[in-house]
Amino acid sequence: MIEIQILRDEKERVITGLKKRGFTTERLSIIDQIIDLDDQRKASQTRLDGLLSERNSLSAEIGNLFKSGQAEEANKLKIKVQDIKQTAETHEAELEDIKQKIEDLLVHLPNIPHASVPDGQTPEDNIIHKAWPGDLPQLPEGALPHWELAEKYQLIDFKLGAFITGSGFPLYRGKGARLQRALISYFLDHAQRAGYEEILPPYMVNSDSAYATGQLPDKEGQMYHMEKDDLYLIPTAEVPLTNMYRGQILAESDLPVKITGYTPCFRREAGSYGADVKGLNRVHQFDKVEIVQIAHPKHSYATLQVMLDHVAHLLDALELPYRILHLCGGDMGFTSALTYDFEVFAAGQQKWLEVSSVSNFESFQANRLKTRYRDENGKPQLVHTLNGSALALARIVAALMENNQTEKGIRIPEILIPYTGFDFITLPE
RNA sequence: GGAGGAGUGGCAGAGCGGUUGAAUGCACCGGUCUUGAAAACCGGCAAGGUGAAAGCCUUCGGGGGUUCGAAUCCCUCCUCCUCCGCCA
Repeated sequence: MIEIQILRDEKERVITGLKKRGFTTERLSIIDQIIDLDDQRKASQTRLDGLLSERNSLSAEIGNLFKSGQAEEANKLKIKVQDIKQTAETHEAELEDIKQKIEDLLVHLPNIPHASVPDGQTPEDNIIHKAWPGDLPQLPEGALPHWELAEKYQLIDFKLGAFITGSGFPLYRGKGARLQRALISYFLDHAQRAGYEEILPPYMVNSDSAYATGQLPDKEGQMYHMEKDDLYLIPTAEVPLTNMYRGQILAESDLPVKITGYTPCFRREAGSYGADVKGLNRVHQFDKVEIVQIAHPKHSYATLQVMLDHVAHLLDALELPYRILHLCGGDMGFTSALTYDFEVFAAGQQKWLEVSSVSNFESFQANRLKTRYRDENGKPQLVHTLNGSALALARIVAALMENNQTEKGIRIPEILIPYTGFDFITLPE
């Protein structure tokens, strides 16, 4: 949630930024609406405070009158206060109404894109921040996409997953399952070496948490919701990890906070069909290791770069060809100020697949979370939050299988062999 | 799931319905003393809103209610502890 103060102080930047997200002049009027309502809120608050102040002092007086035995005087005042109370109730209702209106508008206002964010509405408008410098893998005649390899090598049973649960819930087995576990372990180990604390969080969150990180109300339909308990299955570890610091005031010396966690991720992804959703390309449940940093506002963009390097290192180690995209305003997530996406090339289907998204949310999430640090004057200030996938498994597995298919079988990258315990996935007996 | 108890400032821990936003202790910050440190002593130390400031308002797990006035009474929800039940 954007700070109203930013709307007031940096209106020009806000307007420029929102235009990048495709805001029309008409939609931009929301800014003035909010400022106007906030002015009303202040005036209303002042009126109410005045009444409450009067009520409080008269109540104290009543107390004193009773103590000194002047019951008659006290009773007179009581009637007066009752009157004030009624007026105050009206004002309070008015104030609540204004606050609610502000909240409703503010909640639907996305983060202001960073100055470097390119204009544009669709993924085609994203800019290639870093292209793959080498050649793309050349596969031999008869190379297969991963969903066929998965069947051939008996690594993933999509049909069985669909039978047990539904489409988009893959069942990994044998070396396929082992490969998942190997990747998770490797990613976590690498994060730990980079100084992140490992967290194993709950996989369901309450609505307060989902609101705080911005999944609600914007992405309501994309999460699985347990109605009976009003809990949501997490779409990403970002939600529980970032919420660890909801409402906290950190010491400046605590920054940066660096945490990582493996979790399954659940996404309803309603309305997606066709070739894009084949095999592992888009599923309802996948595994991911997430890295999260809570940073000093002064350092958050340097931190973003470090996180980018972290992800790049993992992909280099896995020997996967990748490129980095600088997302345009229209393709960026609601809460993000700047996002880089990593895509790996899956040679079996000749497609770039998104495997990581690294973002700086600046104070947008922190404002909702009320996560702050104390500055040198002891004043609480909002932190900046950042996160990135490091990495999302399903599509990594898809690319690994496709790119590494050989006559001998599917080759396992060097770095993973200690984790898998095998260097090739061969045809089943 | 059933019975009982409890939720107060960073922590510990007071708080007859009426200057209690909250005693006290610890922690923390500043100062005095000291060559320096420790100890001792003095002072400061919750968040939010509004305001130039003084001040005023709100907040004692969340929500609602009673009252002129609620941390203190009532209702409800949540969380934690103890016991019983069930259970990987």
